[in-house]
Amino acid sequence: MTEVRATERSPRSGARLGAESGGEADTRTRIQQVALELFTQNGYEATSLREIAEHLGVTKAALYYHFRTKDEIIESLVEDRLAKIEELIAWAAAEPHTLETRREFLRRYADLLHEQGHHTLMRFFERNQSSMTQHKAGVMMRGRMIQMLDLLSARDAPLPEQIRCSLAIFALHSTWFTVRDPDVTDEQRREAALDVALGLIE
Amino acid sequence: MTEVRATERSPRSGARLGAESGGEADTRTRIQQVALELFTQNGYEATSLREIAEHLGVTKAALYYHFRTKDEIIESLVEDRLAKIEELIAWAAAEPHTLETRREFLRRYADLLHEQGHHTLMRFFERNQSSMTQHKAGVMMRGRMIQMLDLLSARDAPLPEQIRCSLAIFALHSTWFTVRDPDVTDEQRREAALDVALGLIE
DNA sequence: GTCTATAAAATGATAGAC
DNA sequence: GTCTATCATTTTATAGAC
Repeated sequence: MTEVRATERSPRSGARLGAESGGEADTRTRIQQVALELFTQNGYEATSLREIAEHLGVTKAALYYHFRTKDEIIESLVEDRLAKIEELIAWAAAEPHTLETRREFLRRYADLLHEQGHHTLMRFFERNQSSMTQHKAGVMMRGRMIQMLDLLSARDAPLPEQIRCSLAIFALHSTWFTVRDPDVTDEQRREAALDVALGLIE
Repeated sequence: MTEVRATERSPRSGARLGAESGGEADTRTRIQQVALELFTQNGYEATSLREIAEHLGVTKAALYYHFRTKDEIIESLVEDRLAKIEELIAWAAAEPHTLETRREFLRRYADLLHEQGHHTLMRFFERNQSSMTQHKAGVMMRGRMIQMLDLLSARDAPLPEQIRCSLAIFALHSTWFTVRDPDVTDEQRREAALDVALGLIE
């Protein structure tokens, strides 16, 4: 039973619409975008709220109107995405545990990753794993990743198989330093990564 | 041509012996060990020198006797390891560009990783990629990783092949969240990872 | 080689005006 | 919804005694 904050004094409510309306983003959404970009580029802890505010052309205080803490920026980004992942996990858990289910699971996860900014969010987590162990959002996300891994390979499966399954997920997330050719489109990378991932779970 | 500091006033010299003598480590080495552990666990930026000092039972000032800056701790860890990698790259570059060379390259890199703490160092880099883009050591290491990737696959190779080669290297580094079973030994993991990596470069 | 003490700057966060 | 001003804390780093 979680406490309900009835005395909310700002737009900081639980679930939010985000940037799905295609037009110019509101401040809250712009904060999320800029913050995620800077966090991914330079590191979560290394990026100060001052920096974020400067990039947006506002003051720190303005950020604090939209988010109570620095953590909450990440948490807000994770919230809805986490729900989507949980949905996908629930789907797979209810299906028969066949190879075809695992394949379809990867396909759906690949789709999920390319909705809105989920791909960039996972990239952020990959690049900030150490920081994220100390933050709720990171612990939550890691928990889901392990659940996903459990769906792909049993805990007593041969070690190489387990590694291949980890890599399958990682392949989808990562542009790691795969990105030597800057002309490759997101769509091409997505397709290639899914191809590799599917090959890894055979 | 790099500047030579002739007026060195402390043990901060270029190349050092490190922990290769099996006995109890000197302070400098203990700082390196503890720092790397905390950096990997909690994040580079999130780990303060105060924390490191406390874990060692000394004061911050003592750290500054051994390392001029926080950066220098990482740099000192990277120095000799970087040389080893460069050596390996030079070897591979001189060999004929065959599949067997690439295989042997991975085997040798896997060996390298399990000398001393190289494995833990790469784990640190994997988990702190974002922070490290802002630090010299990180930029250097990333450069070497890209060189390694160039040895494994041409820049105009099909995208899936490129991805598989990235994953091959990553598989060796990573215990990612592969580590669901805590009873698996390092040696087992190493062998399994090499197995997977070799399969990926076919 | 390690300590005490402290400087100088930056950071996350808040109060209150507009 | 954004601003100015400010606080409390922490951080990296240094000076100088022992």
